[in-house]
Amino acid sequence: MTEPDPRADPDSPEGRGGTAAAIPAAPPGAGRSGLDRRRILGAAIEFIDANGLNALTMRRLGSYLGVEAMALYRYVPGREQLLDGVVESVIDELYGDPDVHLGVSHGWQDYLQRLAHGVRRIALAHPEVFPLVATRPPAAPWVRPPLRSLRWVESFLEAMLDSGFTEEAAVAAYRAYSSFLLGHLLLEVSQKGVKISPEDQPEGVPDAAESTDLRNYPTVVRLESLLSLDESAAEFEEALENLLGRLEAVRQESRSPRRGDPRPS
Amino acid sequence: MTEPDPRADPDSPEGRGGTAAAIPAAPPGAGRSGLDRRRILGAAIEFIDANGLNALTMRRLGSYLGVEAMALYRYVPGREQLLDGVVESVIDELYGDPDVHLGVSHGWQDYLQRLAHGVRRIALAHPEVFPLVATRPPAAPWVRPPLRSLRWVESFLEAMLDSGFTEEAAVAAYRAYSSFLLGHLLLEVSQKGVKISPEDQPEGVPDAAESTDLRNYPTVVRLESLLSLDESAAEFEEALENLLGRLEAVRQESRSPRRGDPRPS
DNA sequence: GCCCGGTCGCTTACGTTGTAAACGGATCAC
DNA sequence: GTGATCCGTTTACAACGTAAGCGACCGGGC
Repeated sequence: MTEPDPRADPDSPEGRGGTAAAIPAAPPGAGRSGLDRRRILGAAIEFIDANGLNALTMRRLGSYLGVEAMALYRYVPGREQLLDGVVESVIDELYGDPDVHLGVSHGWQDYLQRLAHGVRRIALAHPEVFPLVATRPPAAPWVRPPLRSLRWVESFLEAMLDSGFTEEAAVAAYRAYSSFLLGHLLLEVSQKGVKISPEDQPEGVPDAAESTDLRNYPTVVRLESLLSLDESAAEFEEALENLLGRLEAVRQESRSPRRGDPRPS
Repeated sequence: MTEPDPRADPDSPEGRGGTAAAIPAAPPGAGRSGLDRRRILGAAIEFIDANGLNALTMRRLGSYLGVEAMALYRYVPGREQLLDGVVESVIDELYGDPDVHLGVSHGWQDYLQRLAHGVRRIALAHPEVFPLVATRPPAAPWVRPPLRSLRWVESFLEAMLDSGFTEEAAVAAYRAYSSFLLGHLLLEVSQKGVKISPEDQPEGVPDAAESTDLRNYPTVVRLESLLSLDESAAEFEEALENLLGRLEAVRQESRSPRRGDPRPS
C-alpha cells in the first residue's frame, strides 16, 4: 500500500516501527487462556481501533477474547471504568516511547516538542480511541486531556519550573499546551474517517443529491481541493512552533518583571 | 446566587440576557399538543443540559415531551440523527446572536473575534452538549467542528478572501481557527463539571484515600491552587489575540510573495 | 490420600435500550 | 358519508449492561 515515502509524516503509524509497542496486549498465538486486566484493555483498544467505539460492547469484547461477557467483570468493574482504563492504557503508551522523556534534558522546547509528537503519534495510531481521550471527564482540573496522567502533569510542570518559568507561567503554559494539543489532534483524527469522493454509493440516483446543495456555497466549492488537502503535519508543526515561541516570550518576560528585553528570542 | 459581577465573564450565561434565544423551543405553557421537529430538538437540548448526554434516551425524551418514544420517530429517523440535529440546532443559535455577523463589516479581526465569542457563548450555555459538537464525525473535511455548518464555512472563507488573504492563507486560517476554538472550548467546558473540594463524601474514612496518592506529585500539590484557578476567559482572549496576530502576519506575507521574509519558517 | 477454601469462567435472569410493524382515532377533501 | 392522510400508541424483539449463583478447577494442610 503505502511504502515509506521520504516525505512521510514521521508521526504516522506507517512512518515508524510500530506504535511504540508499550502494549503488546496479546502474544498473538500464545497464552490463550489467561484472562487479565491488561489483556482485556489491550483487546479493547484493538477492538475499538478495528471496529469503532460504538461497536464495543461487553459481549462482543468478550467473544473477541474467546470468553463470555461476564468474565470481564472479574477484572473491570463495568463498562465506564473499562473505557477509563482504555484511555489510561493508551496514554500510558507514552512511557514506552523512546523519543519522549519524562525529564527535561535538552531544554524545555525539546521536551515539549517530543511530548507533543509522542501524543500525536498515539492519536494517529488510535484514531478511534482518541476522541474518548478527549471527552472523558477529568478527575480534577489539573488532570486534563489529552495528557490525563498526574505523572505527566508533574513532569510537565517540573520541566517548566526547572527551565526558568514562574509558577504562574508554568501553569499557563500547561493550559495553553493542552488546548493546543487537544484541538489539533482531535480535528486531525476526526478528519481521517471522512470520505471525500462518494466512493461507492450502492445504487440510486447517479450523482445528484450529493449530501446537500453546494450551490449556495461557491467559495467552499472553489476551494474544495484546498480544504480537502491534508496539511495536518505541517500545520501541527507550525502551530507548535508558534506556541513555543509564545511561551518563550512569556518566560523571558516573567523572569525580568521590571524593564524588558528589547529583543525577545 | 451569582449576582452580576462587573468583572464577570461576558460570554457566561449569567452575563447576558439569556442564550441568544434563537430557539425558544417551547413557549413554556402554551402549545402543548403540536409535536414537531424543532420542538423535539429543543427539548433534547434542554434535556441534555439538565441531565447530561448519557441520560438522554428516546423513551425519556418522549415522556419529557409528554409523549411515547415512538412518536419521535415521525420527525427524526433515529437516535443518531437526533443527536446530529441537536448539534445543528445548537450551532444554529449563532444565527440568532446579534453580536455575530455573517459578513465582515468592521474588518476580519472583528469578524473572527465576534464569531469566536459567539461560539464560546454557545459552549458555555450548553456545556453538556458541546462535547457532542466536538466529536460527531464531520460530513466532509471542510465542515469541521465546532462550526459545523457550510454556511459558516462559506462566510468565514469569504471574509478572509475579502480581507486580502490568499486562498491558501484563508484555508490555513480556517483550520488554525477551528483547532483553536475546539481545543480551548472543549477543555473549558470539560472543566466545568469538576469538583475540587471533596464536597461531600457520604461516609467512610474521614479524609484519606482522596482519589489517588498525591504524595508522588509534589509540584502538582504545590501548584494546586494555581491549577484549579479558572482563568479561562483571559486565556481564551490571549490565545485568540495571538492567533489573530499570527494570521495577520500570514496575510501580510502572502500579499508580497516575492522578496520579503528574512525569517523563512 | 483427601478435603477445602479460592479463583475463574459460565449460565441464567432482569430491566432498559433502540426501533420495526401494526393499530386506531382524529381530521380533511370531496 | 367516505375514503385517505396524518399522528400518536401499542406491541414486539433483539441487543445491551450487569446482578446472582453455579460448577469446574486449583494448590496447600492434615
